[in-house]
Amino acid sequence: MVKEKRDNQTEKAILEAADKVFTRKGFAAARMEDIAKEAGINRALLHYYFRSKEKMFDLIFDQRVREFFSGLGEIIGSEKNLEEKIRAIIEHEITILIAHPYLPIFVLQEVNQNPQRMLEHAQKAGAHPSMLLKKFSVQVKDDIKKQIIRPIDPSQLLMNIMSMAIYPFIAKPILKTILETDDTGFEVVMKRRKKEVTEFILQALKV
Amino acid sequence: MVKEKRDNQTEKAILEAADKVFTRKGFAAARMEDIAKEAGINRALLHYYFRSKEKMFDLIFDQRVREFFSGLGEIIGSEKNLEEKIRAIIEHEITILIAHPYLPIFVLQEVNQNPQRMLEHAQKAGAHPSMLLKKFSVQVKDDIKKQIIRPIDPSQLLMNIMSMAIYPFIAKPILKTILETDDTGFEVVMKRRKKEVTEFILQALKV
DNA sequence: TTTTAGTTTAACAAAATAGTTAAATAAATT
DNA sequence: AATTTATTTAACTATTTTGTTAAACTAAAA
Repeated sequence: MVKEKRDNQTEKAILEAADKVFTRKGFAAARMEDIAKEAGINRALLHYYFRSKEKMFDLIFDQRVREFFSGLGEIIGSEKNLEEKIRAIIEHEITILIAHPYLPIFVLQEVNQNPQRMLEHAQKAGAHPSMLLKKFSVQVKDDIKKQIIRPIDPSQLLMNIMSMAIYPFIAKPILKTILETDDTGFEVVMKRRKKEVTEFILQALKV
Repeated sequence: MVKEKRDNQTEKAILEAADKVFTRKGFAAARMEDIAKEAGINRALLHYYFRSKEKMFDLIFDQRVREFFSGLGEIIGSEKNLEEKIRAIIEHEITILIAHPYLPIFVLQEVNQNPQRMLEHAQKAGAHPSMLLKKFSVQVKDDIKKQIIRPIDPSQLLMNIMSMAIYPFIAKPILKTILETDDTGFEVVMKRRKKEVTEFILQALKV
């Protein structure tokens, strides 16, 4: 009650700054001083709002993990047919990653650092990651039997879809060099990529 | 002269330990104490052999970057036809990454941290990353004109190939959960993946 | 105007980490 | 056996970073 009297724009500014610094540098390389500077305040005020670096990081990390996996469960769980789902996943993933290019490298680096935390997070959210694949597999095998698509291992297909959507954002600095382009040029390539990858996958699945 | 008298097994042990710790934790989270423990020695001896953390890291990082890009240039520069090159790239990449699963997340995390260093490294090695794509593009466009493959943007194709080979190793902890498997099971899936991905790509390129 | 919450300043404490050094010890070389 | 080299121990310094605190100040709310 006491806290919400005035506007909470500073708290927002801090969280935004923490997000920026953590997602760009990762937990270990991120400095509280960086976050304070980014938020336009000082270190003392950081600790006034959030007790510790770990506390702040947990907040940010949970948000980012949710965002990283957002949508995927809904799409796979929906009533769409396989082609529609593939289109939706690619569209959804690349759209999110254009808006948050640092998301995958951040989440995956920290998950590699501490795989345990992932599991706890998934359990807490009541999500069973393996259910995703099971649901997807049923539909794929069904379509194979109906000869809508050629025979393929469903988990390999899912890996292919996610790989092509996500990897370019992880390799962004390398790709910018190879493609001889800048941030805006890279974004253009990624927008084109939605259609290119979708076509590529559907073509690869033809009987 | 003085140094090479005795065997240099300690130096090797240190470099191996440094490689393990740096590639698993990244520069910022790696501790000299961790490296010493891993090498079975103490911190003092680390500094006796290698002056500083930065010095050690530079040695390791340069090796790992070379390994990460190894082969790709030779394969693309070779006289193989496109299908053979695709087969060779997938085979080569996945084989390397099965042996060094931490390689991509390490290199890409550090490159994202400091893209400048990449450029310097490439220049020093006399490698022009964009030449890779140019060479590849010529061959792809040629095959499109000859109707050996369907029309496709060469850079998008190259991204697809690299994505599907590399990404699963970056997302390994997540995939282990989704696939409900352990390290050896994951390796089995990755071995199968060589053929799966190659077929997937060739199928996607059919006219 | 008085009070209260938000913020800054600046100094400090505590912990972690990198790096150094001298002395002792172990082990290999001559 | 004598010498050199490798290694450990342990204490220490320097630096970086996180976290705390008290006091002063600012600006909004009552």
